[in-house]
Amino acid sequence: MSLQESGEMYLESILVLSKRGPVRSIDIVEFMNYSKPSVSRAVGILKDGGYITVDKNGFIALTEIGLETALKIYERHELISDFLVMLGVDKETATEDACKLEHHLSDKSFEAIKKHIEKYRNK
Amino acid sequence: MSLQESGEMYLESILVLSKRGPVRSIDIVEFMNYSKPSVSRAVGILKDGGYITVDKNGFIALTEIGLETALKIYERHELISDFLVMLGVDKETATEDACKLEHHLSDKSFEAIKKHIEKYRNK
DNA sequence: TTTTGAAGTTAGCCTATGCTAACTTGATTT
DNA sequence: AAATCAAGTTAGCATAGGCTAACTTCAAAA
Repeated sequence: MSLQESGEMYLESILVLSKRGPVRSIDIVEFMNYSKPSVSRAVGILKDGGYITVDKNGFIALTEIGLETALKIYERHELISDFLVMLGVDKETATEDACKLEHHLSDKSFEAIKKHIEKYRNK
Repeated sequence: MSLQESGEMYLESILVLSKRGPVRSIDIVEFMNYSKPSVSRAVGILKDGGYITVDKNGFIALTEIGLETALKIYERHELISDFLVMLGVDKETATEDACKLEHHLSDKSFEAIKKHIEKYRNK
């Protein structure tokens, strides 16, 4: 099972939320501003796909592969957002763009931009 | 009527094809590797949306707004692709990434990257 | 104990966008 | 004239992923 963009968004949200405390479906509902049924279905899909676990009390945890995926997207988000801000784009626009772009950047391009930022910073 | 990503792809394809010669639905079918019904429907939607015209012989032309949209996406494609190649990404990956990213770049970020490339080139 | 309220699920609607199968239409070929 | 062929359309299937309405469940409050 390979994840769609929306699946990646859910995992990333779960990652962010889990830094604050325990995560339940209702937290995702509030964070993503989606309806309960939408989140309920997505959580089921992610659970079936092995990306998260849900305990008997409804608490959600990322599995190894889920965390890996979430981190990958999160890193891309940060990289793109930082890069755009570095180029003078306002924080809000940079974040908005990063939210979309993060799902479409190959590993190769990600690494290339990372190196570029480092070089550019020390210049 | 605001265009989805797929609509933008169709317009971009029509732009590219129209540089070679007259464009009919069947040309889009071959270029995009989509089925005839998919293209037929998309062409209808773009026509209804005022992005293209289709004459009685089936020849397709971009309207002013259609051309504008197509050019916008095309420019983004070129910019992103060039930028990634500049950073050492291979042409194929750069093109693939650009095809996805081009739909999600705000005007602000586009301009910022453009300026950055110019500065970086003359350095 | 009964009621209420929060969390989650089920059923099913809607849109976008790919597809195949099968049809129409008009031109070309035999 | 009849057959063929290419282009396009129609009908309808499938998936993804939003949504609302309405239900279940269980714990806490009254």
